[in-house]
Amino acid sequence: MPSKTAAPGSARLADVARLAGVSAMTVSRALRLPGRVAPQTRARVDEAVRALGYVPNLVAGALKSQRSRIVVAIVPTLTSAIFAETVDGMTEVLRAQGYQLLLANSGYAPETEEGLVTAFLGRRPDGMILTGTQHTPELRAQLRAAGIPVVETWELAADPIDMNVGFSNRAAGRRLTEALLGRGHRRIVFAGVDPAFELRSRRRAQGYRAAMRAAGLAPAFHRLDDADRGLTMRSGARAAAALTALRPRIDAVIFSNDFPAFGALSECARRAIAVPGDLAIAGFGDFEVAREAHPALTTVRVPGREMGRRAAAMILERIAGGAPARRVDLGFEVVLRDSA
Amino acid sequence: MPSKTAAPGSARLADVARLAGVSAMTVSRALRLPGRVAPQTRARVDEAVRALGYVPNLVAGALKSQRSRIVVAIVPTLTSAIFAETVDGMTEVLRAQGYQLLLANSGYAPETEEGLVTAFLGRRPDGMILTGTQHTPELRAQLRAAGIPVVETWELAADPIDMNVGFSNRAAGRRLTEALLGRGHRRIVFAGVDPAFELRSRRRAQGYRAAMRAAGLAPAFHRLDDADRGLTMRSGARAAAALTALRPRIDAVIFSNDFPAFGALSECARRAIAVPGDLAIAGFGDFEVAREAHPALTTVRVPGREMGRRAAAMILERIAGGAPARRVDLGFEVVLRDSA
DNA sequence: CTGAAAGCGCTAACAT
DNA sequence: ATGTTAGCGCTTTCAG
Repeated sequence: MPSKTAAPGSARLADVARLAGVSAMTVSRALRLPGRVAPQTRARVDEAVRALGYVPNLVAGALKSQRSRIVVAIVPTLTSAIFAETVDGMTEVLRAQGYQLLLANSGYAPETEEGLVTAFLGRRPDGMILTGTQHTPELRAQLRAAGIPVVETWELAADPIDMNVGFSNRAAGRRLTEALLGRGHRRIVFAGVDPAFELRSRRRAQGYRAAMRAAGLAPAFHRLDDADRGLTMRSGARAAAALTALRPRIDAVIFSNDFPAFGALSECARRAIAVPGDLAIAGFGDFEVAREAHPALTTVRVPGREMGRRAAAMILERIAGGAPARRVDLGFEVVLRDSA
Repeated sequence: MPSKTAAPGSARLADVARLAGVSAMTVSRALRLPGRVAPQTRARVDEAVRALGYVPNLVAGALKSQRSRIVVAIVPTLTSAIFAETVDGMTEVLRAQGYQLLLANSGYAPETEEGLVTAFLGRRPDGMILTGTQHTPELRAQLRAAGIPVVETWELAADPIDMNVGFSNRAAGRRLTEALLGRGHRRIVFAGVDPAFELRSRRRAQGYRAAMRAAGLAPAFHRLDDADRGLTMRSGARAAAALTALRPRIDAVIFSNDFPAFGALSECARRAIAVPGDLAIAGFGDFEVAREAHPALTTVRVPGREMGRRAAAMILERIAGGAPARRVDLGFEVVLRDSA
């Protein structure tokens, strides 16, 4: 039961100015640059703001100043934990500077991504963060024309639109494969989705192939079903059902992601197939399920949160007039556990 | 290598109008209400738009029309899959109507949530979607003053700020407990975080207590460690380590969430404790890991995506002048599987 | 340290 | 079906 308050959320700068007995400009300054206003004035303004429940209209501010304090981020999916840490890292950095994140997911479709970029550009964001390097030419053109800082993440870009922070998926695939080879596995299969869909997964597959070739072994691929781009546990369980029948012609499977790898682990448990004794399994991502599964999953730890933080920081640095590195390689780490 | 294009992203409505030989207003109409413009005119406008690479400035449009086409959503966390489907459901509905979602996570802290609401209100969103019913009085006051449609989700609200779509966490806890009782378990423990932190989890615990009392049994609680509000698999594994030592004084554990429940499952596997033979385990949420774990988790399926869809639809309906139901109960479903 | 004037780019309202 | 006028609420100048 609020007492007689002012009209609902309707106070404007001028109203605050009137009540505080100063000009609108002084109120604006008191709010944004408190250092440039006399302490007494500031106090009067603050009180008027409180009395009126004034909430600055950022829309008007953005229009005039041509700075929206919005950064757009587009990730392939929100429903998988994969990019959640990255997004979290971004908000962490942006929020600290008064910026807000406008977020959307592309469903792994470059055309959808393009549509989102078009729609979001209308909000005149101060920066844009994309996932991967696989974008339509129209998107690249639009973004370059917009002239705002852009960061591509989760991959190393040969020809970045603007800036880039990521790691080498190819090297990660290679090093993980080498690690399995080092543990004595020889008949290793790589299980991923249709490479046409997912460039990052394909890069890992290429690394796998290179490692196998270097060891004088024949690479072999198994395609995960495409439901949710093969990122489901279910797809991994199905793959395991098919692949275990091929033993002993195969002795290890590298999945392009921890989630299908976990599904495979479960399927093996159901079939009483020993992991890694009968079949070794590795994943990618080092999500919590990889650590907590039994047996724990051998996988690759990826700098998810740090990529988000850095991407946001690079955008902010550019907005502030700086010249951050155009390309940052954050690396990865092969994590050997019990499953392979 | 783009050919001689216009200045970067700088075209305004007036430029398009000039090129198309019409007034700015006609361009505005051609873009937003194509039906109210002659087909020929529309074609000329479309061509001018393309030629100039014109992207409408939504900031200016929002300032003038007092409609931002932005809806704000605040969820407790992004890094857990729990709310991802809900967010996905929202974007699905909003995007279809040209609305965009401004998203943030509160980290389960009402004070953080309040700060976010304050910050976001400056964008003059057309609606706001919150998680839960546990908000600071200041937040409630601000939102009521703002006069925009608000939906609280994931719970049934006794006194909603405005609108509400959810399900009864209490009933869900009770029905799940009854199901375990029906399967012959008697010494059932409820494992959740400090109830002061998480109202939804507390409600489930209350339902559990009611079911136990009704069966003439003594309720017993185990507190999960508070890392990430006890939503981690790790916290469940630790709980299992402690609780298994108490057998046979306990024969089943209900976790407030599938993730700790899964962690407990893994811990039991490590200790060669049979589930459900030696200890039954149940979770909450019906996330993919519940279906794919071995043994598969008994849990409660919750209408995550549908809550998101409905919340968004209710906001849009109100914006359009309609009067949607103020309170929608979407129910839940106990899913009996192998773990309990 | 404070203020006055001007206008960001668009659309509501009212013509025609 | 199209055009004119005015102004959304703020901040960027430029003065004092």
